[in-house]
Amino acid sequence: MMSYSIKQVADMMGVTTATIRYYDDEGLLPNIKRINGRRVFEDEDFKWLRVLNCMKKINMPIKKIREYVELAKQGDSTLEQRYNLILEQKVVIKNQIEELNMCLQEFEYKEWYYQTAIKAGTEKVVENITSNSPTLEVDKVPKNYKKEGK
Amino acid sequence: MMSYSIKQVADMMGVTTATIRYYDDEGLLPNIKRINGRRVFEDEDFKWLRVLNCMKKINMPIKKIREYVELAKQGDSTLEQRYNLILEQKVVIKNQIEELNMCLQEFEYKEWYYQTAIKAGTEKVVENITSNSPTLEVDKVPKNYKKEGK
DNA sequence: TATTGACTTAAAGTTTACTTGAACTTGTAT
DNA sequence: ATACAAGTTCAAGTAAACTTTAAGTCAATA
Repeated sequence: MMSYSIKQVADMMGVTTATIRYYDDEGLLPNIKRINGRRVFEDEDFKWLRVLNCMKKINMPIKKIREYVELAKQGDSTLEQRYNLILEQKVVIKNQIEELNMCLQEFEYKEWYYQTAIKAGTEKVVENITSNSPTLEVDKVPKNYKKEGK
Repeated sequence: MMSYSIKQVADMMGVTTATIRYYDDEGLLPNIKRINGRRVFEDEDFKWLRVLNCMKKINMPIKKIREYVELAKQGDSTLEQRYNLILEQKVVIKNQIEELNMCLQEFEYKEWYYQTAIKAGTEKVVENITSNSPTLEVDKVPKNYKKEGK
């Protein structure tokens, strides 16, 4: 069974050792083994690091992550609660992906906008085409826009 | 030409009026018209609100958003710079979507995990199946898992 | 044996993005 | 006329998530 130092784990997560210590102090990493007072991460711990990694990426607050960890520590009696928490978070992730896709569309419009403006030497010519509607719907690349080869 | 109060705009953005004022103070909303000292939002301003909305959603820091706004205020001489900024952000968005999809996979694995554990009444039976590998790669639902009807 | 480097804790500090509070102005409804 | 709702500024306050600092421990190497 392999074991890993806090530095190795921090590098895998793309954070500093101070951050890993902070997560541990906040109760997001249950039962990390110690040797001579130093944290030693083993295979088992990567289950938690993986979950933590995901939960961080979807911007779950520390507090909510800790709630999940606390439930898990209580064992089988909390299976349903954890299941429901996972289902809720799945919805959150899907919404986030949806929103990011909308933003990607807006930025693809902007890409076209600037390509067109740069060619013309000024944005004046493109501005008129841009949506002026008082909504927050994303702009779209005009349908007559042909992608250039490569 | 329609015009909108700060409250109406705040509602569209899903934030408070204080937040819109904050964005304005931070220079994220250039040239908002005033009538009797009050902000009046017109069609033109929705171009900026749309962009702001997107940039917030991809977690661009206020400072970076302001940089973009500042460039735009300088006119045609910054077209290239703005184009490049947009291209960079497109990469960021795509990476974020990619990461969220990985998290979604992890959570779908968790969904299966808890379904299986709840049926068995304990997670002991599922734990052995879970990946113990010392990586941060997401767990996957086993290939032999059959989705249940509906 | 002395130094170095990676670890430790605990407490204080920092950054970002708002949020709140106090005092004031303005347009509309009673 | 008076009150109220919605706006304004400016300054101070807050919450979350780290980050930094100081002081100390330990194992391995010069």
